[in-house]
Amino acid sequence: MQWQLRGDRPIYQQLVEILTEQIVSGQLAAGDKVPAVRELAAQAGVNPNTMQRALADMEREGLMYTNRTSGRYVTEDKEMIQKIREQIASDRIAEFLAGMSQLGFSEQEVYSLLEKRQGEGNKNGTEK
Amino acid sequence: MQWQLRGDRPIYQQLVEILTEQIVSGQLAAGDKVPAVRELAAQAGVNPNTMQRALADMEREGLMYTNRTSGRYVTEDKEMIQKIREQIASDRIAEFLAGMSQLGFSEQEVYSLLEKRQGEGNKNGTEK
DNA sequence: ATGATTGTATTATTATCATAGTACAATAAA
DNA sequence: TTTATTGTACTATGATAATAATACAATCAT
Repeated sequence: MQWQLRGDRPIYQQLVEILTEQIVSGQLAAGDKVPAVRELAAQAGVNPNTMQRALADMEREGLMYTNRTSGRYVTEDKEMIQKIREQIASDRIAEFLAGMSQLGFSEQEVYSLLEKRQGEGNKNGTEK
Repeated sequence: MQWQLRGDRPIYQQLVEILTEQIVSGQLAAGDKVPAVRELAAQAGVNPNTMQRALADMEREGLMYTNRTSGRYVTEDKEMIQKIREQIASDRIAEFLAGMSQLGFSEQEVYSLLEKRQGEGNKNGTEK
C-alpha cells in the first residue's frame, strides 16, 4: 500500500482518504480483514494513535466494523461502498471545475486542456 | 471578494490560495493596490496576523511587493502571473486525474463523467 | 508640524495535531 | 489455563495555528 502523506493537512484525514480509496477501488474488498492498528501504523510510518483515530472515523462512516479482538473488517455493504465512491467522484469533479473556474478557465478551456493530455500520456509531474 | 474558508487546512494557506486566484484571474490586476492588511483581515473575518502571514508568503513568491507605508501592490510582471496561472492549472489537472485514478476511474470514464456534466449545467452541489 | 494610515514586530494564550509511552479488557490460539 | 493479539483508553509533551492585544517606524495627507 502507498502511504504518501503530506504535511499540509492533518495526517489522520489523509489516512482516512487513502484507506477509503483502497476500499472503493476494491483493493480492500468488502468483508476483507483490515490489518491491525499497530501494523497499519507501522506501514504508514505514523503513530498508532493517529491511525486509530483514522480507523475510528471510518467506522463512524460505516465503512468498517470491529469484532472485538478478532480484528477489524471492511463493511460487507457493497451498495454503500459504491455510493460513497460515486459521491467522492462527484465531489471531486465539482471541486475541480469550480477551482478551474476560479482561475479564470471556462469549461470549454478545461475540456481543451484535458483533451491535450489525452494522447500525450502524463506530463507535468503527475508521477514525480 | 469571497472569503470561503474551511477548517480542514491552515487558514493562511487558504488566504494565499484565494488571493492568488484573484490575481491570476485578473480580478486583482497587475499593479493594482491591495487593500490594507487590517482591511483585508476584516473582510475575511480573520486575525490581522493571519492575513499578514499570507501576504508575506505571497511577497516571497514575488506576486506582491510593498512600498513602505504607501501600501502593498500586485506585481507588474504579467508574464510571471501568467506562468503561475498555468502552473497551478497544470498541477490541479494532474492532481484531479491522479485522484480519480485512485478511485478506480479510467481516463475514459473521467472524460465520460465530465461530458455528462457539459449540457446538464451544474449538479451535485457545486453551488450548495 | 500633526495626525492618520501603512506595514511590521512582539508577547501571550488557546486549540489542534502528532507523538511517546503505558495500560487494560476481551478473546483467539497454544 | 496460559499466552499473545486485538482494540481501546489515558496521560504527557512538543509543534503549529490562530487569536488577542499592543507597539513602533515610515510616510502620506492635512
